[in-house]
Amino acid sequence: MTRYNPAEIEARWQSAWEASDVFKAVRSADKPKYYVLEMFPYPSGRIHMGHVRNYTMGDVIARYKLATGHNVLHPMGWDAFGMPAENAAMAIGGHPKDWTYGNIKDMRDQMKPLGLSIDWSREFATCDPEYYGQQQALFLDFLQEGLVYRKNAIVNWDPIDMTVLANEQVEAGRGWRSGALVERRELTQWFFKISEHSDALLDALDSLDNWPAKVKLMQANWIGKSRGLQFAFSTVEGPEGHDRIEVYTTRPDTLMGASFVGISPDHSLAKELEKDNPDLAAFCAECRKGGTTEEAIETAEKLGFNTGITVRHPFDTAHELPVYIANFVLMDYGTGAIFGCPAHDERDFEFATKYGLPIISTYLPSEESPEALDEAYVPAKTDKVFYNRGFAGEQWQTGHEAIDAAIAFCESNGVGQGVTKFRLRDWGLSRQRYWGCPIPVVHCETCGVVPEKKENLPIELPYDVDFSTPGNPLDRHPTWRDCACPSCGAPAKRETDTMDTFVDSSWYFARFTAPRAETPTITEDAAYWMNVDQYIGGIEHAILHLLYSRFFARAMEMTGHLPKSANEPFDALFTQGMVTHAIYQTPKQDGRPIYHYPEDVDLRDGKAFLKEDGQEVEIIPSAKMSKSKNNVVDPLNIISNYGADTARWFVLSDSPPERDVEWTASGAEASHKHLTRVWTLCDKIAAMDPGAAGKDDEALLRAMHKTIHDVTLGVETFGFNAAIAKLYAFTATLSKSKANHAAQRKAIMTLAQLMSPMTPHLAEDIWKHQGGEGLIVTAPWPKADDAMLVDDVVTLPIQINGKRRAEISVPADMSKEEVEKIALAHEAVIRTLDGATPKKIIVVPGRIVNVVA
RNA sequence: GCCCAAGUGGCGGAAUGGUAGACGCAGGAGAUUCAAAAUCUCCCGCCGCGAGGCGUGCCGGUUCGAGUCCGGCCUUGGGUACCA
Repeated sequence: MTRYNPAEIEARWQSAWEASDVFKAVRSADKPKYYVLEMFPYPSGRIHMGHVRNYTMGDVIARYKLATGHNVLHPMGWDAFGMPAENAAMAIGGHPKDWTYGNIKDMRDQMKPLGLSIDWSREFATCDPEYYGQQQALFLDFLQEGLVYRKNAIVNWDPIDMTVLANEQVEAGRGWRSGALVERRELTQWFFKISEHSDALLDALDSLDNWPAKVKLMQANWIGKSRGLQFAFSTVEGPEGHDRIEVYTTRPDTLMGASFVGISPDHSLAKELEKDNPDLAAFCAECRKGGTTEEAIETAEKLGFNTGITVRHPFDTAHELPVYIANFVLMDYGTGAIFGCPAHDERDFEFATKYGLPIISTYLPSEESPEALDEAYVPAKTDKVFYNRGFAGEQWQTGHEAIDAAIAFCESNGVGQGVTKFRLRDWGLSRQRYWGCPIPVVHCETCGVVPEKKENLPIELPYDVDFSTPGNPLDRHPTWRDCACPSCGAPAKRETDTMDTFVDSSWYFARFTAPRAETPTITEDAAYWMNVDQYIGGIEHAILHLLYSRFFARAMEMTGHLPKSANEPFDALFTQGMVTHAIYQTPKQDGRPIYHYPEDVDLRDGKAFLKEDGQEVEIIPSAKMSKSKNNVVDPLNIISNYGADTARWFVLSDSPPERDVEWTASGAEASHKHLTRVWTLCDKIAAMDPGAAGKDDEALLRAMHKTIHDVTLGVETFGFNAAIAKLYAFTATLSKSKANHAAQRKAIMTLAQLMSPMTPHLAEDIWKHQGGEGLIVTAPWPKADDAMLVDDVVTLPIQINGKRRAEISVPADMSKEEVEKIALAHEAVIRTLDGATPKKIIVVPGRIVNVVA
């Protein structure tokens, strides 16, 4: 009897796989291709259980597809640009490049022991000049295609550090380092014209049959197609050039209830009025304080400033409405001006109540007059009839019908026109930071903004930069900016902004198809490998990353870098949950908790105590693993204690993959025990007498075929936890089986195959131990025999009025009438019916009988 | 604020609209052992002696039948355009 020694067998099989090059993806016409990709990691320095879970899921799919005869591409790379590298450089010194490449090496070393079926020959990092140089080439092609332009946009400005802040660096409206109140400031920035593709990106969602419905819905809402009315209010005594205020509304049916007009503090009229009204200017300045996020703007207290200007209602010129500057009106959406109808909009209601504006109802819940409204009455339900009074006596039901009727009415009366608008804004890609892909353009005094020549790419980041003061080191670099104008040759200055890191991750999946190419992609490779057949990653990327990638695929198609068939790059998407872990904390004097590491805590009877002094510790369950909370479980410890197969098995077994999983030490222990049990079982079967007679051989094989069926289905539908439950059950069946050696050997080898995507090392070892041919990784996936899946006799529960009262065993093919007769004759049924005649009997063959009394 | 999810025993969870709690953890009882570890067997939603009743976040609805479908809430999580 040997001992299960994961350290030894895992190293051995990883070498065997490497030696045989089984995971190297080579184009070939003789097999269907399958491209499986997990969202590539940011090289933070340590892998965590979330990575293990994400890559193990992808690995299960990759290995399963390999076993079902596919030519599999399963690559890995690094999303390597971004703020943390610069933050580390500022906090602990060193250089972002060294920090990043050091982290990549560390993480690769931590990842390799997991035994993932990755083609490491295709690995790259987005901070490799070979990668970002090709990204610069893409940028130039997009520029030429008219997909990129410059305009002003608002950023968070820290007035003390004199630097642009990311939203993450703004805490409660203040800069995270300086503590200064953040201001909004306009900068000229580069934009991708993603909004021109709004309709296409929205419509194509329908074709993504293998994407989660929730992700498609979130994207659709984000793109936000709306039909509304755009029209102008005429001002009564507006300043010169402001005799009209353009307004866009999605609720033109409530126009008769308008009681004020709100304009953004950044609206041209507000800016005009600011010039000679100090109070108004002060109000606008106040509105411009705080972060730029939609969340910050929408949750801020609603504030208004009466400009004193009024406008005429388009259908009642005697009715004058006040114009307010309102902090909740976004300049980026619509026209930067709205009309407020407090009776039918919660936010307008709040505003009107605060500033004493009239509340005019246009809809009634019935034909009777309404009492005074004390909250906004929003007639949202289309199944009820509401009446709109106004519009010269026209009455409409609510919903789209009323909106369409209102637009038609306004158009025919010369008040504006119906327009379609999108919420989606263009993608601002300029970042005033060092550790990103330089934007390959040059600023020339005579020629203006000039694209860099392709032969000068890559425009590499300089290494000699200084992080001792805040701001973009490229701006301060003594020589890097100096260059010759690509157009006239005169001395010119480089653009010092770098690209948003979302650009890097918007095409890496295409680059994996030809990672060393001298062009962004190679036609034949992209045509062969694209699309990604299965993409796997966190739900937190449901909108931005996935939408940007979809846009990029289209832009790459327009510029000849991807085939038309790849303009939706991800055929199937799976979004997995996070790995969580309990937080152990004790209170500190100042109220802030002290966080304790799991290894410093003893668990007894569901309570936790400090090992050091026995003090009881508060347990906060299921928190996202976070370094600052000391609740990160290092996968390396698990691997060194139990082996990679145990870590893989556990992250797949306990929770459904789309949900968060809580890491528990006891769960990992249990996984390891189970794998040991399978190992021992293999040994036991190998030692059996091949000539001895067995008992119930057929029953074992039936159970085996059911397991093949269930596990295959589980793997194909991401039901890994359910598949593993079936494997537990089959292992128990096999270990109790008295079947002969041939049947048991068949069963353990099939079990190994079914386990091989999850625990590949153990599976290889069992395969070899039982005399399997070649590597299990390339052995064809077992096939369930349909004839072995059907039972002859089924157990049917009998319900009376939906409550289970009895059960009967009947042949599977028994007729409904027979089943009904047997059910009614059942002693428990007769007793419960107590002489009453059943009104109805429902027999669902193979499922249930329900007697309605 | 807005958009999208999730909520089932002590815990993680299972369940094509058809026996709620598969499988695992923890717990309990027993076997083995000089003893322990390891291993194996059995029990294990709540109330009730029992018959039985109650149970899938809360309230209501559809259905012969609802964890599952519909409406309204509550709580937690994700996103909210410069975290990745």
